[in-house]
Amino acid sequence: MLYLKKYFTEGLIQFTILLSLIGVRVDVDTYLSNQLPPLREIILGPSSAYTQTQFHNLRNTLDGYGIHPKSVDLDHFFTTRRLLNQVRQLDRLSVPSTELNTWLVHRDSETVVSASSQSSPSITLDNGAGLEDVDNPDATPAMRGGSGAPESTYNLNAADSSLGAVALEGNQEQGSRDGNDDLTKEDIDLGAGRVVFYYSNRQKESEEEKPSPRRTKMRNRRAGEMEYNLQGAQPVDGETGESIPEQLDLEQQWQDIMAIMELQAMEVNNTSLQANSSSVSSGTTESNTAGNFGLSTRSTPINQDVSLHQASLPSCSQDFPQIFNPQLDSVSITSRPTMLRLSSSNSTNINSTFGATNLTGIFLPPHINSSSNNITATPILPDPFSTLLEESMLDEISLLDLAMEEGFSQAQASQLEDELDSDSGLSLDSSHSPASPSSSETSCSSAASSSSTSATFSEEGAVGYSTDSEVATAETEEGAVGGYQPGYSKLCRMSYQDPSQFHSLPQLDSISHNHTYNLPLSSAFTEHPELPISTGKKTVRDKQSSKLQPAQDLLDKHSSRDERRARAMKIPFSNDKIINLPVEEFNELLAKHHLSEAQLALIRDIRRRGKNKMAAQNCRKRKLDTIINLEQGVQDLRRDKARLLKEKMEFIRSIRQMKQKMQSLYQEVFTQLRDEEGRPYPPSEYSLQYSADGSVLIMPRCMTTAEQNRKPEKKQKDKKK
DNA sequence: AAATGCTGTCATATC
DNA sequence: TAGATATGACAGCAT
Repeated sequence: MLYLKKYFTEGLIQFTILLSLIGVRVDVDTYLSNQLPPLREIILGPSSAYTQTQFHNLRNTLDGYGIHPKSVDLDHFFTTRRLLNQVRQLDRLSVPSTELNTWLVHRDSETVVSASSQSSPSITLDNGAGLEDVDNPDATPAMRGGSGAPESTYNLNAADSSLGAVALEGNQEQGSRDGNDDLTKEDIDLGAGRVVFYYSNRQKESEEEKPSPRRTKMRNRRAGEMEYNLQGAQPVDGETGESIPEQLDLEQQWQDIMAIMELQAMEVNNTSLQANSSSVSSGTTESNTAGNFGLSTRSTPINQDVSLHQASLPSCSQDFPQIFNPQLDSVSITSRPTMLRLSSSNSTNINSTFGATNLTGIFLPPHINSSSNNITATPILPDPFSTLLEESMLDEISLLDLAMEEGFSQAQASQLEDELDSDSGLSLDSSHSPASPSSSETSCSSAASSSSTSATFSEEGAVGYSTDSEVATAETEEGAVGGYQPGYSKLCRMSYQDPSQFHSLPQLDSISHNHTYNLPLSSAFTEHPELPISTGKKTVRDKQSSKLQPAQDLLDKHSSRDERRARAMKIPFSNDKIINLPVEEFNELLAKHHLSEAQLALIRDIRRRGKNKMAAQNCRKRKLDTIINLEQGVQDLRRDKARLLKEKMEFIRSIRQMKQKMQSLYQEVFTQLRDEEGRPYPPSEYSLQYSADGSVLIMPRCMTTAEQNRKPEKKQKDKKK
């Protein structure tokens, strides 16, 4: 029953996301308020979403529902929680977290969307049509209706022609192109998810061979998308103009992702504007990046979000004029910016987009009479918002970076594991950190302060060595280390290393591995048998041993094997000395005593093992340090990568601005040019060519080189159609 | 009972 | 060359 409830809950959430994506508000409050208060709080709670997850509390919460922290149910819970968090994050300028949602929607839209569209005729998918109503009165009802179906959503029709210069360059053989560009917001968003998915999916495929049902789903989904593209008579991906599965070098992926970022940021821009202006969101910003999610806090279970109809009406951003391609018609200009943006983003290759040749292609002379298009009527966002948008994009890029490099679910799982481990063996408890008293250290000090116990063991230990006069001599010589100094004990020495090393690595605080050297503890126990040792396994033995046991048994139980061997062989000095004395002093010590061959062999073994033990501890600590340093290095590199990406975005933006200026100049110059008879040059037959020396020539298009000329010519033909 | 982590030990390589 | 150190591998124990 619990399983059913959880599955139903997750299904409900996914369904909510689906409905939200298509513009139908679904309020899960009525369900969650009674069924799953914590989930409701996760969704609607004002405080928990932006605070660090307290997994202890979460665990308590989970316990309330009978989910053991290590139960597989936890995965379901976190999956649910992740989905809900993603929904929550939709009200801010967030991009990548919606990628997966996009896929979910895309996968299920065939069934859900159609059902929802019946009950809600003005849902999001109608958005594009609604925009066409405004911007393109000629849009046919069929188109509008088509835009409400996913097939039509993916049927780009001739929208590919609007993919921009680069896309066109990559698809010279594209056929008819008309001005009916009804590529909707959903198109772009879904495409975004698609590209990202390709990346992560491939990465995961390389990581694990075993196909999962989810991956199979993804593959099927992807196949379905390509079908949609084929419906649009597109041999390539209809949204990027690229054959994504075939060329995914990393650089191209980044360009694609950046393009997606810009696209989605633009969507955020639009929807945020709408949310701010329409003031229908009742406190919950309904802007999102994946196509107008609207998880309302209203009590109405399902609302028809009429505002979404207008969501993209002010479809512009600051960058919009920059990316406006004059070669495009003014028809359906509202739905175009995304495509234009895409095309512009695809042209992130500076060499290809800023070269003289491409300038003629990109800045193909526009139809002058279409200059009075909607751009003039669209408001331009102020810079601060754009800046904010870019910052958000940068953040999301960083997140996406992580997601791409590690896989989203994997990273999330590791994060959860880390947080769940906070009270596990690898505890964050500072008392377990090397920089603070460890368990052995604490027990050591407590033992040293336990006078009664100490006295008892001291006496017993003295008995152990009393049979050998040399032992007595040796113990006397040791003097201060004879175990009668309550204030000082070599037992309490944690390590032969400088403990400050631990302080230099704060990350070690989170590691409870005790790689300090308690060897002196055990080895010196021969020397200080009066002090109990209660570290690790010995503690258990302590518990198991009865207080009535003979002291010698206790001594043996507290001793290491070498200590017991040494005692059995009547080695006249401590293992501590055997191990830690410099080789010269060690040899002197051996020479001072008359030892049998067996004793000498044992002593050498004890020394070897003791040193190796310390070496092993050092080695393990170094290993940990190396891992920690590597992690830090990875973090630094990721930070650098994000910074470089931001710089790259700025460069692209700058290039875009320059391209716009160039376009304006091109238009200005070209429209003023007259032939010998005073007639203007037809843009379809002439173009301006830039020579290397900076001069500008007007040339017939047929005279330009085939490579340079074909593209604009094609475009021109397309435009004529 | 299996999984996992920690620790000690051995073998071996290197310094 | 001997001794010290480093490290992978393994086993035993505890959780």
